[in-house]
Amino acid sequence: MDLGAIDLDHTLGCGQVFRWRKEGGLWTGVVDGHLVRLRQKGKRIDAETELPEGRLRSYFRADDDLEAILKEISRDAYVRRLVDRYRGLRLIRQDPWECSASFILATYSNIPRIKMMIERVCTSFGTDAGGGVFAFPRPEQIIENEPGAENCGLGFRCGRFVAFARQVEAKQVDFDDLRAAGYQDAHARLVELEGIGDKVADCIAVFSLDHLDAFPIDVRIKRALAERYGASGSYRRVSEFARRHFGRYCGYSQEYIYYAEDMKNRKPGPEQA
DNA sequence: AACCAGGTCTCGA
DNA sequence: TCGAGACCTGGT
Repeated sequence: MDLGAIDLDHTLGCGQVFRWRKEGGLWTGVVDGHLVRLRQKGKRIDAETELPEGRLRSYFRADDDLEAILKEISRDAYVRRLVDRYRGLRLIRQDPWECSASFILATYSNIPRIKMMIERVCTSFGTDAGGGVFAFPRPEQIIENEPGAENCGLGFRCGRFVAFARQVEAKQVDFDDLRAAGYQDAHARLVELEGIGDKVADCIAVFSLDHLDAFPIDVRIKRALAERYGASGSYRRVSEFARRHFGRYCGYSQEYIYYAEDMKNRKPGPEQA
């Protein structure tokens, strides 16, 4: 299958998604409830899944003109180097609900624990997708068995997580509207919700709502921008610098920078991905 | 044994 | 609008 220029290891391993696993060259994940197995074959991808091909292409943003986007964000030597090093890293178009709920859980924690919390949520509430993997639960699956959330080790995020599930289930959150809206508008409406602040709102915007001009700023990105560009201050201030400096696809630049910063802290292992 | 982690919330200036 | 503190819990 042709998903456009793509490097599966960079795309699925850069940190934008939490649930994909790689074993012996085979990537396994769940998209829209369907088990998906992928293998990189040079420029092409071997896919084994029931997921419609259209959605798989949409998931990997196969229609993005990656070269044009990378050219657009390559506005300084630093990003040019990262684009060159991690070429083939594509943003992913995640399911908005799963993306939102996941990043609500990802606040003030670390990657290993975030993955653990999400896996517990999936096995506690989700549907078996086969292959020993559970799908991320739908909101109603969480509401139906709400007390079960207490056993997922979510800590202070538990209330936020359940409350958000309830709001989505009650259709108090309309992801289609948020997608159709402009970035600023979508961001403003997202931060109104419990558990969603500036950073999580930007993650939702760029990873699931097509707002490629959103630029999530976590501690590492903040540090990197301060060191590389001397950009510091409030979230809003740094955020505006990023949009001004990297342009309308700054969301892509964020992911390359995040990945580079994350790689510094990774320990070498057999499945380096 | 502390310290820290893909932040958010609350409160005071 | 912005900065300071508190905060569940499991890694390191």
